[in-house]
Amino acid sequence: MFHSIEKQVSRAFHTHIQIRYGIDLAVGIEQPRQSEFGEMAVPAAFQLAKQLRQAPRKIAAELVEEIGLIAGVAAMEVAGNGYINIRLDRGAYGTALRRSDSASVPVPGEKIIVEHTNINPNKAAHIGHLRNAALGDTFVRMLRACGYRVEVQNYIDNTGVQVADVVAGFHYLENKTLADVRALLEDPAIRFDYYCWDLYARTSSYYNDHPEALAWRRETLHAMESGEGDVAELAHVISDAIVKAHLATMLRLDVEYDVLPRESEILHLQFWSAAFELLKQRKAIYFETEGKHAGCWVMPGLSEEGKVIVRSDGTVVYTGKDIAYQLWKFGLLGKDFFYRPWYTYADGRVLWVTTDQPADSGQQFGHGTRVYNVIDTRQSYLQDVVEAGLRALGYEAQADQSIHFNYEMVALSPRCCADLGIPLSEEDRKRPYVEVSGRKGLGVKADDLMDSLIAKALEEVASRHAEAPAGEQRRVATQIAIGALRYFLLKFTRNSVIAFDLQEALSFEGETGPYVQYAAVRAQKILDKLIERGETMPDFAAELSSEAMTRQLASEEVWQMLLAASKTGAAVERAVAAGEPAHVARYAFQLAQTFSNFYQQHPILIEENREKKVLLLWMTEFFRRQLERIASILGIQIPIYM
RNA sequence: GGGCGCGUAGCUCAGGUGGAUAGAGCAUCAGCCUUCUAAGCUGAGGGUCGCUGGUUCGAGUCCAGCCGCGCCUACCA
Repeated sequence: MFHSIEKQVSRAFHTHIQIRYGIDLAVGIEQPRQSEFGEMAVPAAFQLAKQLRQAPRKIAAELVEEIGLIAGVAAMEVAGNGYINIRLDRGAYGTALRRSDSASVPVPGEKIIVEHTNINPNKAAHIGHLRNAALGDTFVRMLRACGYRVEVQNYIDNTGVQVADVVAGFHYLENKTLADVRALLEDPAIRFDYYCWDLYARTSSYYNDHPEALAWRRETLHAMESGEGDVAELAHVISDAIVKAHLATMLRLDVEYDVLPRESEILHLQFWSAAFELLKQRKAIYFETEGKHAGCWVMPGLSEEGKVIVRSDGTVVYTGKDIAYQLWKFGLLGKDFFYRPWYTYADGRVLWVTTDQPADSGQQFGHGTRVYNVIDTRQSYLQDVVEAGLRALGYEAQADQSIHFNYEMVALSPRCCADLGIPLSEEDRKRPYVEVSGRKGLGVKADDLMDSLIAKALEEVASRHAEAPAGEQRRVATQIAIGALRYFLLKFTRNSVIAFDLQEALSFEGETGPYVQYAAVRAQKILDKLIERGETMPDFAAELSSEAMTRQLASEEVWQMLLAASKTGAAVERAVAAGEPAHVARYAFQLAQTFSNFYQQHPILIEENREKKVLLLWMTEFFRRQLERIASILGIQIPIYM
């Protein structure tokens, strides 16, 4: 709502300035610092001052005089030394809000692919992975809220070194057979992903002490690549089981996917050979005959020596496979996967996985017009290589639409390490944070963290609602815990390193998910109480005429609250443009703050002035809707009570 | 050495394309539960926006140079 008026005002100024002065000016709309200045401020006069060689104030006066009235605007005035402040027609604004369902405008023709999560399927997920998934999933929700068609891919690297190391751990270190591992999977007393977490750390440490054991890795990788024999089968059994565990972990956070493209199919369906042919044909890579890269296929440009894409032994590096995958996402590879169903979500939506067995699934994935890869910032160089690859192949447009949605790592605060009993060196204790390491088994497992959060929330819920059924308490506690976790992971901007602190993450006060949920719960409670008291919801259309709106919204304080609540759409659109889920989180918090304030200052049910009561009830309902909407974009549910 | 990022209140962080008096949470202190849930609300204190220079009507924001910190810079992924 607010956004569309902003656009109208901007357009009106732009058109007038073009006609009057012949200048094509991008007219920005600002939010005045102080609300007394109105709802919008236009600094256009400052920008024109230089070109016109006139005082900003004089130009501003001219503009105000000549533009005249804009729909929805009550007044424009010159302020300071050249600002144009705009006041909205409050009655008209309120009435428009009451009528509109603020439906988003669908953006047709564009299909956006978002790839996120991408956890190596060799051990349980940790908090770093949760940041990736929370960012990716929230961005998907933001895009969908703006009307975009989005496909969510979770890439499974089931043939990589990390899986090989766990396979080697079972095979060589523990002397376990395929049957042994299958039995382990059946054992209800064992959490397989946790077991692998420890085994991976043990195997890595064994490599450290016995470098000759690295031969295990080579042999395992070789066996996996051939796709034949027990070791290859073992790798599949392990990675499939871990993928299942990861999906279950992510489902706790309400994170869902459309398709799981797997590296094994990229291999078996010869995606790389197709990409390799393309790269050679178009001379995007060359065969090096001398120097330290002799015998390799190299992509020039990025670093001084170029980047090796194919090793001298003929095997392709990870980046090469990534180029093939990126080409496929844009529908440029000329090859496709086959698909089979992997899982059905509660709402009936099917999650597909790639397969190399020809099957007519009727599914079509990929063919995006824009691709977001949610990958941590340490892999920027690799992502640059992928983009450079597209460019070298002549796919400039697709390279421009390949977006590395990067984010900083999640590390552990020294205090958190102490809480978890992780020993630290003298040096580490002085650092602001300590990096997590899967190899060392250092980190916080995602499910453990969620369990602690739920337990803590449950204590709180039980003490407040002792009479409620246990199952219900647990559901509410879970919603609160997940809300807290998602908000915590989203409130930092992407390029900020999160120094994870257990005590801070477990907090339910202040700028947190539960604060947002609490506001929505209170709003709902007012509406429930109204019915309990035997009253009925007023017919807002009948009781809130435009005149009534104007009268009631004359109250500066009430008006400001309504205004703040009406900016949800604008906030989400801005956040999408900035690629920053943290902006949505911040807006949600501010919205909740505004409502808490409103709640405190206006006892609604006992309000005696009927017109005012109706307005307050309508606003409560509006706030509730907006809070629920913004929370759902953050992937946060609203409990029935708190 | 090169590339990317960061440096804002005691701590953790926000600060649309440069704009009006630099914000929030936590922590600290002082208030508010016989009134729709106190996971809440009100108020107070707390700042040389790393340093220096430049661009201009105007710089936390843009440019340059320093200082400090982090990540990347593999024929690992």
